[in-house]
Amino acid sequence: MVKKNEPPKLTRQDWINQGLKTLSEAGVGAVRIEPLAKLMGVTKGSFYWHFKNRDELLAAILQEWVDCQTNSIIERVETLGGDAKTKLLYLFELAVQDDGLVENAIRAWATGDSRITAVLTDVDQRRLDYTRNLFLQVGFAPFEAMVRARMVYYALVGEFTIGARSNQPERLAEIRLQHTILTKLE
Amino acid sequence: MVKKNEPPKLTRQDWINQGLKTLSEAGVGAVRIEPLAKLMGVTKGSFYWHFKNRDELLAAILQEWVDCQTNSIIERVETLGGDAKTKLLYLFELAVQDDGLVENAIRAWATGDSRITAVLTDVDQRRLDYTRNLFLQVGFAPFEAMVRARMVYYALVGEFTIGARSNQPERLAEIRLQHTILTKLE
DNA sequence: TTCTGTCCATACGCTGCCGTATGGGTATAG
DNA sequence: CTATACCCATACGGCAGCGTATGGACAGAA
Repeated sequence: MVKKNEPPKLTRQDWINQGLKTLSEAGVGAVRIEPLAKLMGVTKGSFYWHFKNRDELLAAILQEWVDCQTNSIIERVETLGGDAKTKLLYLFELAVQDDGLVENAIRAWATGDSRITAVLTDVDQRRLDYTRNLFLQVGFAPFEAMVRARMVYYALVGEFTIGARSNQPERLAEIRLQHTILTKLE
Repeated sequence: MVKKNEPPKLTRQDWINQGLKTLSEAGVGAVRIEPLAKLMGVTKGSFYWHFKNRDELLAAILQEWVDCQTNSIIERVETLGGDAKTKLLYLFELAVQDDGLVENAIRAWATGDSRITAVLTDVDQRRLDYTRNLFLQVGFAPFEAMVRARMVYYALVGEFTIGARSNQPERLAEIRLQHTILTKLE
């Protein structure tokens, strides 16, 4: 009847996970200590054992996202190998599989917060550099490679922002057509 | 010494304008009555004369943005005339001139607010439909026209979201190269 | 058992903001 | 001059969430 399945010990990571979940569902404005505690079946006495204050939780949430999402896709593409054009296709297909909810919430969070903005700027720069280098290896001139890299990456971020997720088969067909259009040397 | 330049009468539109400004600079979380009143040199007694409550102000801000930004660019492109390919170029150049700060803040605002999300979905749909129709008139098949329309529009939204604004000449060169890439029929 | 460290509940004061009630000031019409 | 509408200041009650202080429950070690 009453839920007693919870092992009555919570860890710091549990708070971070709940924070990420709430962040992606309702934005950073909903990541508050007492509501989160209610969701987890404890009081804020638990929170202030694991964290100094709310800012420390928010910093931990951001750090968690950076650690888990920044270099993961690039590493997977590199370990797969192949030529640059193949890597680009695999990169597109991998990127399109994320729903982008957390990333979207973090970008929304960055509005008017220069600390978050700085982290995002760095992440964007690394992703763009990697994509641009692949277009360079395909054979495009520097300016062309940059424009093409921006087109796909900005389009992906835009799709995240808009949130217009179609079904996976159609998304795959779209991203492959994009790959065809953008990698054609002529 | 003391600032008496303010004409001591404030209008409802003044509150909306200050709300838009604060929204674009610090997000919707900063659009609060008493801080805004302090910025405008009055007390909240003024606010509650012009508005019923905070929600009415937020609704007015959103409505203002929809009224001024939704059909403006499309109308300007249409009044200019020309063939579809020319209209696309003019559309791109017009779209690229906005800094997107307000739009960006509104998209961030929509996280976890289905009412705002609904408004944005409608705006995105109308913009995409117009762009896709132009690609159709250029001569692309329906699926190709849709993918190309999404590429430019999502890329624009992504650029707004990322906030990586380069200088206007480089932006114009980029957008013209995008136009060349996307309108080539072969 | 007793002690110690871990994890959490409870209670408290504090702050920022919302919304209301009420009255004062100012301009314009009559 | 008086009246009325308009615009705003002041004061108040209320609430939600932050951070702190303190004690209790429980486990393992001694």
